[in-house]
Amino acid sequence: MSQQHRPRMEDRRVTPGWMPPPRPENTDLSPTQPADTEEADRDAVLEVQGVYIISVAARILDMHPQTLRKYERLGLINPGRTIGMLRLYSTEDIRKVRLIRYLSDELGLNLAGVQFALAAFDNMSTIKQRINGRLEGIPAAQQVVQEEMNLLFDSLNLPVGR
Amino acid sequence: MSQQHRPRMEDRRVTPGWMPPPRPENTDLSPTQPADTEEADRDAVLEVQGVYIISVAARILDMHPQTLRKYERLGLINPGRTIGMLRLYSTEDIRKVRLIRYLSDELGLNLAGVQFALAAFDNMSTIKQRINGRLEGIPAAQQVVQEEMNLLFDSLNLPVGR
DNA sequence: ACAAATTGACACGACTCGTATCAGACCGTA
DNA sequence: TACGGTCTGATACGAGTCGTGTCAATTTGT
Repeated sequence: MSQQHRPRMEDRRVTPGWMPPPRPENTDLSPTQPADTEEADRDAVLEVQGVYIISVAARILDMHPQTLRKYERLGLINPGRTIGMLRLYSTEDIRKVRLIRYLSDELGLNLAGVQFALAAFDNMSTIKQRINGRLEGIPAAQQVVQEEMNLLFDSLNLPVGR
Repeated sequence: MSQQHRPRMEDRRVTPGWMPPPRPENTDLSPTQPADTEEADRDAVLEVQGVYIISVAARILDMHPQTLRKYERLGLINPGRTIGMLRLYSTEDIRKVRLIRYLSDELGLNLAGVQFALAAFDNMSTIKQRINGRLEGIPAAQQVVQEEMNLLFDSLNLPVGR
């Protein structure tokens, strides 16, 4: 009966207005910084310690390069770039794509759902850390919150650590 | 390249094994009862104080009855029944359908995503209350957690209170 | 008794998503 | 400079999803 046209996934570009749940810039799910980002690219084919160009990343993931480009266009991933414009996928990017694939293939979410889920994870991580910070002087409370928040992450039965 | 068939939404029945995130029974998201919109429709048809049969519920929601039945078959809602088998939609059920419709129409989630999101809300509510219980003796910590968890709910920008 | 509900099946149009291909431009290396 | 790979942007396809609609046969509520 009521059948309106809502912003479907295919219509959403990264650029203009709407970005449903305002996800923080921090896009990776493990705030433990492994000191990555690209540095020396000394190699025949661009690929140094966990930084891959799209063809290599696609081969590693056994996915089509176009799929990776589509994910990026939709704002699901944000690989680095060379001084030119070649995409550079870090191991974190690879991991994130695997999470996306899990949400899509295993749980059956569409990409809008993936977007929502990723934002929820980020927000949960952020709040967990905020609470931890504000409970600095009360280690007993910190302990409780850590335990319960970990339960919360577990309840989403994801294939990710944390 | 890798294109397997995963349990898509249409294949999932409520009965057998899988139910991805084990959602608690508690299905409502806003325990604050705001004495909802619709009033008493003293009518010839079955309908007593906020309990409607499917045709009335469908009319209230401006949705097709088949859609409501499909939602139930997929485990998204769980309306009561008469001693016969007629579905009875409470105002809570109505509210939940509105949430489902928001997630679907406004955010673009498919029903698998809706299922995931509803489970996430429930788990967040549960953990919030568990933490609150375990922090019984530390009201300062309780306060912090309440504030931050409310922030977390807000971050999902839902049309529901809390 | 009768209207309206039930389940189950099937089908439709519009949309989604991964994949694929094309063109023309640019990048990285030899 | 030449050449292979990547870039952007567009278009297209098959298979799947989702809301809606209809049908038949049965059961429920007044």
